[in-house]
Amino acid sequence: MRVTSDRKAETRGRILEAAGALFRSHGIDAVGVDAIMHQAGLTHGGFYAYFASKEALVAEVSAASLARAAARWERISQDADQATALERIVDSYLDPAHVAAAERGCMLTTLGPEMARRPESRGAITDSIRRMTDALARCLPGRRRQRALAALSAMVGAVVLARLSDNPALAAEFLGAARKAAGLR
Amino acid sequence: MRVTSDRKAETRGRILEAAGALFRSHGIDAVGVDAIMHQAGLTHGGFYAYFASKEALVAEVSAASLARAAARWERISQDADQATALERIVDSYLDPAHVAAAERGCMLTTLGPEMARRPESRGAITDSIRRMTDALARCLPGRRRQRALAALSAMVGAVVLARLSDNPALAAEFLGAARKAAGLR
DNA sequence: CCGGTAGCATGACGATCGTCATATGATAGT
DNA sequence: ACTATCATATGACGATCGTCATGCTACCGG
Repeated sequence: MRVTSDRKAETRGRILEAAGALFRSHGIDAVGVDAIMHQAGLTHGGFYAYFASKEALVAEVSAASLARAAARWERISQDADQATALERIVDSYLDPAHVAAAERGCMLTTLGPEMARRPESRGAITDSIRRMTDALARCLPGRRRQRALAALSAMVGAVVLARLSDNPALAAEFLGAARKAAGLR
Repeated sequence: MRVTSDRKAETRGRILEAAGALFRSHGIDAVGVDAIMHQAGLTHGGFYAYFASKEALVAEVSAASLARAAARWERISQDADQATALERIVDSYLDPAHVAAAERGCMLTTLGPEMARRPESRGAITDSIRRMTDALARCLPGRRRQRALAALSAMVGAVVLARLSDNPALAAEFLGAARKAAGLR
């Protein structure tokens, strides 16, 4: 039973990963259960052996993805000194590669408004947002908390606006301006 | 023919308005053509006398709504002096009432990521974003353009994060931090 | 080697989607 | 007053959605 249980947990992880990528690429409502299962290498019917509903999957995917991002920022903010930690977090977020690879990008920028409309998910999401702002604050001088909230806002907004911009130069300008606003020169 | 043509244009406007509110409330893919027509006081079949497809409606709704927002910012930035114009634009955007009334809110915050996935809409959207940043820049001192890009990023991000926050106090903190980042004290 | 169970596949259900062909009804010009 | 036309309604189409009942297959414990 040990082996089979591991197998099931691994398959479950594949479904979560597939759903995360597809949701970020096309939006939550644009992706059906069959597309998710197919991307995970399975067929659609078995889905309900793993999740009670599509909504339950959505809640778990968003919570897990944001918790992972929060953990990464916490780790960076504790391992490195303030200046380099800030640089690593902000620069990887405001990287044109992040803008281009939405399917692996931060869910705040790919699914933020969609998640805001789903009340069941918002508790866990708020928790991760708190952890991210706290990690950012640890990297900042002065009025840390206010600066951290402003920095996260600018980072999320800049990535959204960069993805909306038809013109690559304008997109790069948003990223650069947010970088400066987050405390980097 | 004059009167009937006016009537048709007015009905068309009602459809656009209904679609705008429903898209912002529930997301583009979550709203069907029949829900839009019903909200406009009509039945679903007549839709295709006004728009070639749902996608065409989406493109027109997003372009029109953002163009109207851009025009409002331009008007404010020209009518008032720098300081009060900035205050009027930023404070109305970072108002808790804006966060609460998503169905009438700025589409950058309600549909930003969803519009970014629809290539047909992005040209007109980029144009409105340019007009908004230019209007903001007119209200700012110093390195105007960079400050305007950072301010718009922070404003969009703060409203998204405030809508995601389960806790009203945290939501208010995001709005306040972005207000400060936009140059208000 | 055998039986049972866990993991997944097959196939079907009602509902809803975007789209369109066609019918109805009111209005406007003659 | 008649009729042509335009704005909207009705109803249907194939496709796809989320969900579930059921069937197959392969591995595990004995």
